[in-house]
Amino acid sequence: MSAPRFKRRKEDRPAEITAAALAAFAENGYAATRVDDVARRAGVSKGLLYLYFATKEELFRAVIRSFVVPKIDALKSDIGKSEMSATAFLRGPFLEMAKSLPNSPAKILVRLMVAEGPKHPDLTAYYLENVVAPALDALRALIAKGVASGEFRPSALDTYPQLIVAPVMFSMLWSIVFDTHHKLDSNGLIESHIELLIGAISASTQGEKT
Amino acid sequence: MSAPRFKRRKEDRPAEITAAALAAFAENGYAATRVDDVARRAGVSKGLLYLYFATKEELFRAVIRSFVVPKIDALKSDIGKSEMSATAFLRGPFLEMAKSLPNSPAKILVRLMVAEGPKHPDLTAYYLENVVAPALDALRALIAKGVASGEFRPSALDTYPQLIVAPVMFSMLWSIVFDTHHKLDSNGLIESHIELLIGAISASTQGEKT
Amino acid sequence: MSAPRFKRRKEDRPAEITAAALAAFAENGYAATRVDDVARRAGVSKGLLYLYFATKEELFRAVIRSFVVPKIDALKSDIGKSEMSATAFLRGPFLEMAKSLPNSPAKILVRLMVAEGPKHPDLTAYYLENVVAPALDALRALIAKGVASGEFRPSALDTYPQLIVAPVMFSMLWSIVFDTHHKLDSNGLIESHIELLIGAISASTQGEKT
Amino acid sequence: MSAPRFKRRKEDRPAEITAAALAAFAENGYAATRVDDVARRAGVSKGLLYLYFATKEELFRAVIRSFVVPKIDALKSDIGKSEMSATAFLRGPFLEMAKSLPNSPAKILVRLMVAEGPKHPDLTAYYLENVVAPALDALRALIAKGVASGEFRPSALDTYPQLIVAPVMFSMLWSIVFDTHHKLDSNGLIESHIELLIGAISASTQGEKT
DNA sequence: TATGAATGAGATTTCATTCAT
DNA sequence: TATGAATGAAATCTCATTCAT
Repeated sequence: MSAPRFKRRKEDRPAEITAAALAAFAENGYAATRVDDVARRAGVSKGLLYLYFATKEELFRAVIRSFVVPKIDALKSDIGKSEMSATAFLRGPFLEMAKSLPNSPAKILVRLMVAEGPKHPDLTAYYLENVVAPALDALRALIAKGVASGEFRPSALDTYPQLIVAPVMFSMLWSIVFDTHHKLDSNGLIESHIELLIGAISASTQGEKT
Repeated sequence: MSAPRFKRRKEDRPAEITAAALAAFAENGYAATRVDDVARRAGVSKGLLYLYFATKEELFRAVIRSFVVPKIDALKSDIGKSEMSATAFLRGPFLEMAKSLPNSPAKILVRLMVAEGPKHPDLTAYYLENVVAPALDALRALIAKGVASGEFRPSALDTYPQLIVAPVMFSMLWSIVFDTHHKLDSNGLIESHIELLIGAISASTQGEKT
Repeated sequence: MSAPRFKRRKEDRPAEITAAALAAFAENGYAATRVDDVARRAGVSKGLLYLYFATKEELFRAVIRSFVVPKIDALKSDIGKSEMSATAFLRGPFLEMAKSLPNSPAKILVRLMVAEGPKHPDLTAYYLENVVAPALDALRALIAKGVASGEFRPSALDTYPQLIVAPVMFSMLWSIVFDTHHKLDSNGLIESHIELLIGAISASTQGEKT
Repeated sequence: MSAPRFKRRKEDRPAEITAAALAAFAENGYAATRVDDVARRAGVSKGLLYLYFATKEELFRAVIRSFVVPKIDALKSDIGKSEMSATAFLRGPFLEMAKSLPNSPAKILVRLMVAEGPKHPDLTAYYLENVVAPALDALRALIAKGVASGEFRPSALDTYPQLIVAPVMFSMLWSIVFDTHHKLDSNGLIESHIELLIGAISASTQGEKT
């Protein structure tokens, strides 16, 4: 009767639960995670969890969706608005973001998408449309801007902006699978990659005709 | 005259079973694959499967191990023996192999390792030691050879040979997750990447001093 | 109005389940009893049973333990406090208890311990320490009391109090194995035994110097 | 081709198999023993075992039956023919046999009969008729002989010859269940018991009117 | 809302038994 | 006879989901 009323009544229960689920999925993967475990982590009863998420799969989808943050849009418009040269942007804001990814929750999402994605085509579609494609578009725009400004020569990066972020994905994979045995210097890897790319497409150098 | 209830008696039943398991894992992932299903695919009873593999996990390990073929060693010695220049090797045998990977069983292995690897540190260790590390060593040797011969300038590739194969991994990931919606031209991607890299480190060009 | 699918909610479900298990074990022995069967007897689903007892073996242990009632302590102190002569105690309370054993659940326990005990050294140790040893101590004390009071002559019963209860165990064995074919008059057997023993060690007779 | 022909063709295969089965049952009990295991111990293939014993249960019966040795008949006629006094016989041949039992295969049989007997009424009937009843008859005859000769007073042993052997059974039980923790001096126990009984029924003493 | 005891379908695993060789 | 690979029925155990409270 005298227990504090406030502080118990959380209105963001769903968020707490998806956060707990993300943590659980991160440790054991989707299939090996028990709903019981998620509920316990969230400090909530199983029944309540099912009040918010009708099935385990629904919970999974919520977790995935909750991390489709609109950062991409921000990045996109950043590129457009930015006063920086394309090269400076790559070396600055982009590099910073790229380096932060391998140790962010994105790593968990990657693992989840690789493991469970094929069973959830709608989720992967959603992801492709709302995260991956916009991001690639933004990168393509960045490259185009560099070409337009005379910084870059035309190159395959226009067709394959994926090449810019491939090492970021690689770092995440490595971290997921091999970190226990041998950590990779993902910062060094990613920086080196960006420099190599810039070196390859800078207008000031005579690179190959890719 | 009727179909024999007890089928053939083979010496390579284990191989048949791991092959069936790989196929099943490819379709559903490890956790969602029923042992029943693997047995059915292999044309074998559940009981027989358990005669060869004591647990489902044991079967998983056998699948993983059975695909750690000594191809890597072959590649390694190829590089050493090859009369080709490093550049020619990259554009020839290496590129061919790199392009073949995204559609090979390797893709399935990647999915399995990402999803289940964290639960099997010994398997990932085995993999790192017997596949990944040797492959990276071979690449490093190739780059070194190119530098020694004057083809390449010293570059970050010496420290991060992973950069050479990152797009290959990227292609596999993309294929696993997004192929249903949008196929990636992995051949073009990988070729472009190799050319970009060659352009970046060729001694004949004045790129940055990464 | 229809029978509720989810039945009552009790606090002593474990006790209900161990009781059901004891009954099932009594009929079929441990190994031949299906967990399913125990659940059905307890009016409970298999799943619930596993909620309380993690494995069938755990259930077995719980059954065994649940019957290690502290009756022995009661008996022990009874002997100490009793105003009766040792002879009267043997012919009275002790005989009554001894005669009741062959038709009590103890019989089932004996069967279980004989069949499964060797695989559960910790359980047998527990049993020896908490049931058998105390009981033998109590008997030894009783005999000693009789000797001290001049009722009994010193005899082998001091060293081997087991001799007092051997026919009780024998009755249980007979009952387990042969009751279907030929019931043994265990009451007569046990009474006769006690009288023979008393006759053999009474100070008023000149028996052998065992 | 040159392998020795002889010494491989055993005509007493069944006996070898039942012996192996007894050993296996002794270690794990009937239910927990795998037919595979018995075959391996017997140095024989599973198929061959099934050629001799149609089912595992059949094998069990064979094991039980194979140990119904006709020793009892020997004992019986021994008693009849013996020139010894009943007392001397009890202290001599009988005691020797009684002491040998707790460490003989009989112990295994007891365990098997207690665990599996209730499921095999025909086996227990067979046992009762061919082993237990004759043995009790022999004991009864021995006691009667002692009474007739004036050695013993009439006593309950005439009605309950089981009392003579109860401690033997007790020793076996103890050995099965508790030997790991605390060995019982079964020789001392049994000797003491016989002496107590003789003391109780000897005509030369004034025991109670049992 | 909130709980957690209870369910039941289904997955893994075991093993007596069969049969092609 | 003799083998042991192969079967399949059945047992143990798991866990997403439900529902009385």
